[in-house]
Amino acid sequence: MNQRNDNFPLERSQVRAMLERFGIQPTQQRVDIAHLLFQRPQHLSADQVLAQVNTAYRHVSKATVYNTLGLFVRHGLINEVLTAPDRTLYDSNTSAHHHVYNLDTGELSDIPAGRLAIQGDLGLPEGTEIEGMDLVIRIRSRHSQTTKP
Amino acid sequence: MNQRNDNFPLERSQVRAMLERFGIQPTQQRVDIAHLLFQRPQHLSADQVLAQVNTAYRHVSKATVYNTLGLFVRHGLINEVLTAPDRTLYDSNTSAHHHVYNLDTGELSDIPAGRLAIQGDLGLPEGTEIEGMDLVIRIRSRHSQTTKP
DNA sequence: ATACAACTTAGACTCAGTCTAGACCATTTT
DNA sequence: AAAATGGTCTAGACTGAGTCTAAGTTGTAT
Repeated sequence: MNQRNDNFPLERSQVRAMLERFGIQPTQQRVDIAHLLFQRPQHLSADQVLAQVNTAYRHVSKATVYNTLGLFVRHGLINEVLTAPDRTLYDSNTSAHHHVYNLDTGELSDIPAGRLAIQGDLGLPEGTEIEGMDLVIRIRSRHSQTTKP
Repeated sequence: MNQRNDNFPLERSQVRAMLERFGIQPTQQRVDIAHLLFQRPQHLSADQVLAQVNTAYRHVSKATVYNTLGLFVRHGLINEVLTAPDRTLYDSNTSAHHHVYNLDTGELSDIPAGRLAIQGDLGLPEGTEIEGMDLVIRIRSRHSQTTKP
């Protein structure tokens, strides 16, 4: 795994360097989006990225936001977290970690990988390799029950 | 956790009993859908359930399929597995297990929970409880690289 | 029987995400 | 300098999984 980032927030020059280190051409729009993402470790939806980048930076189209987020994910710059159907989040936390998703509030928080140990034999098929390993723990406030009492 | 099922395939009478055990009114359509799901441990999309139930049983509407699958999930009868955005699968395997998702083929396979050990302190917020814990390992065939070589 | 609640349905609707065709921009070639 | 090249960006049309609505049906209790 390529080295990513461990000091938030990142300045534009650092963002540009990081993109280049990952083999991504640092265009205006890509730097804007990455600069937004790496202000702090955070989880944002594509929609939120679109809205925030268009508030704080120059206008970027919807297509570019989706393309750029997909590009960052494929190059390993950020992670895609699937919490619920139609709630894909993009995670700028670059350290190994897992997730806790609160079904009631929609809030997603992190668990450092060091706090959990996953051990065992995966027995992966021949000729395949691990691309990612996502542990999402779904929690719910005790009083709000959807199942019968 | 309520007891579910451990002998596939289930007959209609057993399906009906199971629904009642979970506090779900066993209507015609719900029994049809559950009977389809519990033929064997399998992963099906809502679309596949809709198509298969309408082939092998009497016609059921799209809305009912979605409503029923959601109902089964909320009552803990089946599990929802999020593999990729727009690829939500419903899993009739009722034993504790994890998943391996092949990004190239779209195939989803199981890992018995016994093969992996997850240990550690979750440090959950006060007043919350675990609803589910989903570990999805995403794999990819070694030759097909999406990132730059 | 009548009433009431729960369930189902067809079809309209929503909205996250994709696609397209053209515009833009930087670099190289002539 | 002009033209060609290749990668990127954009507006807006489009797709399709999933939801909603309003009306009809079924089951159950009184």
